[in-house]
This record gives sequence, C-alpha cells and structure tokens, in this order.
Amino acid sequence: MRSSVWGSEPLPRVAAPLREQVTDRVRAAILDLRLKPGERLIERELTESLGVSRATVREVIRQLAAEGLVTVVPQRGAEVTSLSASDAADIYEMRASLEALAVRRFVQRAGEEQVRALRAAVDEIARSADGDGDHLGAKDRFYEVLMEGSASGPLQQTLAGLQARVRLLRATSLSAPGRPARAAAELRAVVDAIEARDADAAAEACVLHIRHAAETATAQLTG
Amino acid sequence: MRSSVWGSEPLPRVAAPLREQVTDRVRAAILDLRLKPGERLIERELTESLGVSRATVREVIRQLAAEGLVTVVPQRGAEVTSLSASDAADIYEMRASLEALAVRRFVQRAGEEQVRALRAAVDEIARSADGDGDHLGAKDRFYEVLMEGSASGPLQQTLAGLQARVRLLRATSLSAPGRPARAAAELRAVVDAIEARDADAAAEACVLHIRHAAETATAQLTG
DNA sequence: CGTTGCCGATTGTCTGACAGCCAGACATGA
DNA sequence: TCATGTCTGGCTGTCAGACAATCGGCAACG
Repeated sequence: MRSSVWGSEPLPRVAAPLREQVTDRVRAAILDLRLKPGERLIERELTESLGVSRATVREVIRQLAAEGLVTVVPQRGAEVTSLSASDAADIYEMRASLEALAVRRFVQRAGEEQVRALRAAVDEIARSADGDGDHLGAKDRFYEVLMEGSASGPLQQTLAGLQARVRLLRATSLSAPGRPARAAAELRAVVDAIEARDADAAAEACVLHIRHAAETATAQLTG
Repeated sequence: MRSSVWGSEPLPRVAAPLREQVTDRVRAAILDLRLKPGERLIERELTESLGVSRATVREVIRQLAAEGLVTVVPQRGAEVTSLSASDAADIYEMRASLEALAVRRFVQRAGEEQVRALRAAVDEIARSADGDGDHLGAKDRFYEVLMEGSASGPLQQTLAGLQARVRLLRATSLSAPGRPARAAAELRAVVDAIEARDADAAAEACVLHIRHAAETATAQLTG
C-alpha cells in the first residue's frame, strides 16, 4: 500500500495533550492582555481557574517562560513579561533578520501552490485593512503559509517565539491610523518579489516591512 | 549604604534551584555526546541517575525541549534531537544573522572595558588554537563577553539556544584540520572592526566567520 | 523612625498512585 | 506461511497531597 495516499506526514496528532491545551489558553490570555504585563501568575490560582493540577501548571509556565512570554523570578514565581523599549527594538531587529531569512527559504523551497496561498493571504490582509474582516487573523494566516513554505523547523520555532513577544506590543502598534493599509502594501511587495523568485528583493522588502512596523511601534511606546 | 559597593547587578543567584542544576547537567551530557542524538530519555531512568523526582525531571525536559536540544514525541517521551543537514544549514544561517546583530549592539553599547575583555578573549582563542589550552572553553568565554556587552536579553536567550544546537554538531566541525586557527583569525577581524567602532564591518566579518564554520561543518556532515 | 522578628503566602520538591497509550511478543486462524 | 487478533510490560500524562525553604509585609520594639 502506497503511503502517499494518506499524505507523507506522520499524522499531526489529533488529540493534543492537556498540557498543550492549557499552554495555548494561557498564551492566548496573555496575548489578549487579559493577563497584563507585570501581573503575577500564582500557581494555585491557575490550577483553580484552569482545572488542572499544579504539576501541569508548572510545566506550562516553564514552556511559556522559554517562549519569553513570562518571566520567572526564583523563589517568587512567574509574571507576564513586560518588555523594555530597548528589548522591543532588539526583538524587531531580530525579526527583521530572521523573517528575511524565512522569505529566502520560501523562495527556494515553496511550490507554486504555496506561492498562490501566500498571495491569497496577502489579499485577505489588504481586504481586512479596508475595514471589514479580522486583521490579526489574516496576518496569522499569512505567517502560517510563510512558515509552512519555508519548511524549516528551527526557523519556525524561533520566529514563533519572537512573534508572540511582538504581540505583547502589537495591540498598541496596530492602532496607528493608516498603518494596516501600508502594512498590506509592504507585504504585497514581498509576495511580488517571491513570485518573481527574487530572493534578494523579497528579503529586502521584508526587512523594510518590519522596520516600518518597529518604527510605528516604538513611536507609540515612547510617545 | 550605597548599593554600588556590591556591584550594580541584583546578585546572580548563588544557590540555583535544583531544577536548574539538573538542567545544566543534562544539557552538558547532551553536548558532550554522553547522550547521543536519537537516544531516548526515559523519565524514571533520569530520576534514578540524577537523584531527583519525576516532576523535576519533567520540568527539565520541557526546558531542554524549548531550547531545541531534545524533541518530545507525544505519548512516547523525549529523545535527544538529531538535526537534519537542512536544519543545520538553517541554524547556521540564523546564527549568522543574529550574531551580526549582536556585534552591532556591542559596538553601540559596550564600554572600553568590555572591548578590552573581548580582545583578551580572542587572544586566548588564538593561543588555544596553537595546541595548548581548551578551545571550547575559550570560545565560550568569547561569546560570554560578547553577549554581556551587547546587553540584550532577547538576543542572548535566542542565541544561546542556537549555539547549543550548533554544538550538537560542533564536535565534528571543529575537528577539521587547521580550522581552529582560521576561526581565531576570523574572530580577530571581528574584534578589529569593533575596536574601530565600525559596526558594518564588524557585522560583515561576523557573518563571514559563521559562513565558514557552516561550510566546514556541512562538509563533514555530508561527506 | 529605623530595626528586628514573626507570620502568612508561595514556590520548590518529593512521594505515590492510576489511567491510557504504544510497541513488540505471542497466539490464532485461514 | 502469512496475516490478523490479543495480551502484556514499559512509559508517559496527570493527579492529589504533603512538607520544607523562602520571601514580603507588618507589627512590636528599642
């Protein structure tokens, strides 16, 4: 029996372990600012509100600490990470470098189908920038396709961590008037270059995009 | 009482939590190849050989998984990560980008004292390349100074993870004849540029260094 | 008004337990 | 003989409960 009938992948685990579901929920709470930066995460409170044991909660906290979303102070526990302006700048710089790299990989490795998907995603972003549709979700989908197509485990893992931290700021940076539309245009430039299979141009466009995002974000932070 | 008497830092925690000591020991075992890539990490075995409880062992495993040193398969447990050639290439590429960034930050933020320390570290590397002294340790010290001087938490955390993974390969890549000496020369070029406070040149030299390291490493891997 | 000492809140760690899953050994039947 | 069920041991996933160590604040005290 040819295995390709089922697709080449070893079946992506339907029922996620409890630990991961909990991790996702807490992460979401942090990114939605239901848990604000600086707020303490008390283990017993989490066990109660999430309905899981302390052991599980602790593993979740380690996970989120590794992602940089929470900071643990020895003998004091975890709190939601609050980023300094200089941290934010560094994170944006790192994102610029690594996403440029991801885009390069995408050009090398992605198939026609994936390029089309990326185009569709950027169109969706543009549409949502004009008012209707959920902008955050559209952007998430864009990055999902990008990561899928660049086909690099290490890159994906690292960038995911960076993006999560950026989102700690994103609520503010996105609110800049007119920013969504410009962001959409910048991403379109990236996809244009990708379709032309021009890795250098795509990477450069990508760096430009992140730099602009960083500028509006830090402007809001310091202003 | 002036706090500067004790140094400005908030005291780097002398008595590390047990969990961290254990993490360090397991990490060291992996990097020394006492635990080989692909080898399974069985929780009960670890509790016995390390003398700690299973809860602690599990937290340690999560930590190392986040660093990318071990891979956990749901319902099957953790094993030492084994990197594909393409993963290795991506990791080196990421390192090149991020270390270049770190070097730029160093130029911006480090003081005279730290530049001197970096110079000393690279001298030590050169000396150890000529036979005597421990090369790995010298390189570690170099990066320690670099990270300290670039003063960026996020960068430091991310790069530490990448470097750990590179070390999974390093045992092989370092054995290339003549490589240590050339590596020393390349790092010297980085420091030269730093001393001249030329961030662009320093970053470029840094990228060059990592590229060369990547080449010899992948040559060994595929050969 | 600055110290000192105590107390509650929380984390760090351990023990023991039980269900569920997986892989491989084993047995069964065509 | 080969394919198909079935069983079993080895692990992981998760839980509950317990106890010492430590931190932070508060109150008594000099």
